[in-house]
Amino acid sequence: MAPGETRERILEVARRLFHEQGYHATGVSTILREADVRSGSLYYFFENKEELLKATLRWYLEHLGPIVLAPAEQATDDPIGRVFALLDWYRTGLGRAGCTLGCPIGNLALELGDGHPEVRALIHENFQNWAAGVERWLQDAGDRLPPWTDRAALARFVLTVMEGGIMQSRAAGSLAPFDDSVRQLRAYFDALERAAASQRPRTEGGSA
Amino acid sequence: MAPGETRERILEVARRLFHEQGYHATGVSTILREADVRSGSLYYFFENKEELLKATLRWYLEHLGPIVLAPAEQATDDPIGRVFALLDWYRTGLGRAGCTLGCPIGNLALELGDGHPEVRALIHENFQNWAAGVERWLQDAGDRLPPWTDRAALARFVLTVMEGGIMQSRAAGSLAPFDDSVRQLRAYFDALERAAASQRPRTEGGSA
DNA sequence: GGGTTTTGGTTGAATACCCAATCAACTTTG
DNA sequence: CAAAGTTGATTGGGTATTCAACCAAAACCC
Repeated sequence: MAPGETRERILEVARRLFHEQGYHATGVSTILREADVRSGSLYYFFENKEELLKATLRWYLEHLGPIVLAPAEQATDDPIGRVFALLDWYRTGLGRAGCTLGCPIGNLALELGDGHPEVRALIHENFQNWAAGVERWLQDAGDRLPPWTDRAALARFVLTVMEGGIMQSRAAGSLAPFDDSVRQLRAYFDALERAAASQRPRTEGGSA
Repeated sequence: MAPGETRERILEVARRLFHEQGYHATGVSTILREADVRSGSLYYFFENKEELLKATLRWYLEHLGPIVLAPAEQATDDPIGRVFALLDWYRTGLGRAGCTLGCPIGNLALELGDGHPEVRALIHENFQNWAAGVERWLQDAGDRLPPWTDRAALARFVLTVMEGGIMQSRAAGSLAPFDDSVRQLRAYFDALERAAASQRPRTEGGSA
């Protein structure tokens, strides 16, 4: 048996179940059954259920780049296009499950209110890194955005729109609310780009 | 004992606990203790825990107008101002509890993924009514918004921003992300108003 | 190389608690 | 007297977690 193979399997199943059903609704026994592992093994690798949860959040942290950001970056070179490629990536995932799943981090963020400070901290870190990735793209956009634009705040806003849109789509059981939200965000970006263009000294071409 | 007094008390406590701790994390026994009621009484009024949850969601549905929308309406006559008064109302609630609570409907929306279709439907209804309230204000804004504006979609976007902002503020333990999100939304509205103004036939005054 | 110990991992029955829900008896109200 | 509401002990099943025993393979030693 490959080293860490069992631990990996537990982590993978836990991740899936926490995502599908939530933390409290997922019993340890279910994780054991689906991972085909006995309880002793699980508690050999993880102190308790909450540690297991934290391990999944650390996993998300590590895989944010390769799994989430990378596809958007290889989808297009256009920095602002990447923002919307990312949103489209989430849209695909949302649609694939019939609008039942959503964002695993966001779900946990609202299920585990307080009382789990370390979990909250990890969720926060996940959000921070996500937004930092988007912020980098917004920096790359250079003067396509107005110079006074707070790119960190705008990146967080993209996350806001994504999470809020997903929430409504899940409630509605339809992609429409998510699509609507993204469309509004697009309009906002268009307005920003237009404002930036009108401010820019037109070195060439100019408008249209 | 006033008629329905016990039922009301149960409902009130359940509402509070579901909001503070979530649905699964709230035990029926806790509700009983805090409401000072014995189990038989609870199950006399409510078939089971899920029915109790649905009753709280129906309560939110009924009290959306008086508790949520009314304060914003009496805060200002300005229709767009009302949108941001509403957001500020949520901000106050969010800050009061040190960014731990958030929106009770939103929390449930993400905790109860699927598997509770009737609950999901009630959550959806809550969102619909909320957005319908905001949409009415946006209608009242008349030509301050561009004529092509989809006011229903824009109202849903306001909800998107609110829920997404709350989520991040809870994760961060700070009002800053919420404030940032609202500021971006404000900028979007400003852009829309500016676009509407430049389209409008200037019957008087004009700019400045 | 043969034997022994150590290490890293696995087993699964057992534990003690907590959960939502029941119901027959009881009390209060009209 | 009936209807509405309340009681609380009880049920049966689920919960996370523990632990002593077990196992396989590597490491060590003579």
